[in-house]
Amino acid sequence: MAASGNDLSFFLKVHEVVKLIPFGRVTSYGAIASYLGTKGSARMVGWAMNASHHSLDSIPAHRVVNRSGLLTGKHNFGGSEIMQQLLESEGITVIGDQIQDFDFFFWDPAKELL
DNA sequence: TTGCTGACCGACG
DNA sequence: CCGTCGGCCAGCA
Repeated sequence: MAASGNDLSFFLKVHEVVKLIPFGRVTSYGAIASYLGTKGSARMVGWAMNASHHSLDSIPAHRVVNRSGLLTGKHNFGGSEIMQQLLESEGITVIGDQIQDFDFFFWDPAKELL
């Protein structure tokens, strides 16, 4: 109890992890879900991203993509190519909504955060 | 209160 | 290789 103080709701947990994503890195919904211990509920991670707009904090949702490195949520980001431009702004190459060298830019919370 | 939808993932044929 | 289906949980009409 209280040791880690993770009484946060699923949404907040996702927000915390996403905010921990370093600059120029990306992760996947399933990776976050697995890190939270709710593997299989990757949908909820994406749903939490939708709620990120409701959050007062700035959630770098553009660093979260699907397992294929595809910008599935770009339309929900509030624009058409905003998400892609943000990723390219961080040094990530995106072609056709697909991140190049996704394996190189991939950031796994379960491994990086231990 | 019930039911549908959703920024996904993995398995099966 | 590609198409299809089920599962997961939470918000909303």
